[in-house]
Amino acid sequence: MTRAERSDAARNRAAVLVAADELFATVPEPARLSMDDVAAAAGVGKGTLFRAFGNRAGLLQALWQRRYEPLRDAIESGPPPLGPETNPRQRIAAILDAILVVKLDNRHLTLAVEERSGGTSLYGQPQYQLVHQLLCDLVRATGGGGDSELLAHLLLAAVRADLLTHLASRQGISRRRLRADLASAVDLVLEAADASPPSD
Amino acid sequence: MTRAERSDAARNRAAVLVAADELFATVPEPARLSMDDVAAAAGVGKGTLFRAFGNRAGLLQALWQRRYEPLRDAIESGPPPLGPETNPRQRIAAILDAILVVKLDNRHLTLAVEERSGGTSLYGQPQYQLVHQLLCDLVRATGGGGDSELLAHLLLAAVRADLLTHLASRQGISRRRLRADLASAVDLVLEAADASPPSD
DNA sequence: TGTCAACCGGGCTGTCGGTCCGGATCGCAA
DNA sequence: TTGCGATCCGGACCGACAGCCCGGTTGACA
Repeated sequence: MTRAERSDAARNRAAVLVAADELFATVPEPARLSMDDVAAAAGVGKGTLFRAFGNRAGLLQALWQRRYEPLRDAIESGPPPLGPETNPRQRIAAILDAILVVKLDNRHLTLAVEERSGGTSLYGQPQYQLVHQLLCDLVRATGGGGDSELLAHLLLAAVRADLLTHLASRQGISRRRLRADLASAVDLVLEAADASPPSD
Repeated sequence: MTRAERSDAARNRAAVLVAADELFATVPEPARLSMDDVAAAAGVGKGTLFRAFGNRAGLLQALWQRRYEPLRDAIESGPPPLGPETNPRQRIAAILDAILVVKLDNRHLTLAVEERSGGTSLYGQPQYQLVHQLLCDLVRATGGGGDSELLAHLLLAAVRADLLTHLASRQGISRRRLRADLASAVDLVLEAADASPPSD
């Protein structure tokens, strides 16, 4: 039986989340942020840190979840243009744009989350599989041709953290320009899918 | 002044390349392949290994270069459909298809090469930037709308090692199916770009 | 064959993710 | 308030791994 979490454990967990958030926002190279650093910044022992989150990936997931949850809720049950009432074409565009913005706002964190390490891959994360499934359905609903699964992967590949970071930080492309270009690219893909119905 | 490489150094370098190639082909989890393993398999000391390739990334680059070179040559100066005489649309499709095949054939290696570690990113590699530049030009030559830079990134994102590995190894999608789906997706994107000329 | 620079090997170091366990703390009950 | 057991804390500890170092060796050339 799982007992209720003790109050000091909850307090420490919260402290870690706050401190880690702060660290990821300020540190220049997220890959070099060690668990010891996080523990020290949170004023907590390493044992506590690992008991609360299991491992590094667990901590990153927890941090990312906090950032992503509002967007997920808006997509699942919010008002247009993210919510389910929007027509598929516009909804896809709105979702990808929102993801772009969130990832840009949390560049370091998303970079670390999507980093492939050990046996984990971006494509194995439940978060990814959920949004991919949704995009699949939406793409199919636009009635276009092509394989909807691969198309959905393609659309999501456009907002991968390392690509965004390269374009924004390394190449200095502005957020406005990025959003506009993404929107036009998405539109282009969907327009084509729309214009070429299944061949049979 | 850089002196000529001594013969034993050249021999050892070759031995390492052979042994590492073999290891990457057989080992199940490429991320867990340590430099010590490579050195041991090549029958060479660790010092030799690091002197020859600088660091892990250098070794991976050298391995990947050997695999990628034939394709690069075929693209730069070979016969159609990869060579420069082909029309842009078909050439883009041919290039992406060839990349897909090479990456699938060297799954573990490409996975390790594209792995983000330290300050390196796929998008910072000269190999990537070269093929991206070429695709940019080709996309622009098709005369379609949209930002050619982002479009080229999108096309290349379709053949990223982790995505291919997920589709092929994790989901069990056949190579034939993968190639067909990629071809249709590429065609779809380019068709749309073709059909919607620049807005001004 | 002698000489010396280049090279070899593998032991060593620093770092980091993750574990362990003696001691402190919390929650509850009387 | 006090007693008690389960839960939690903290930081020392471990194993793995990238990369460095240096005494001994070997190839190149006269």
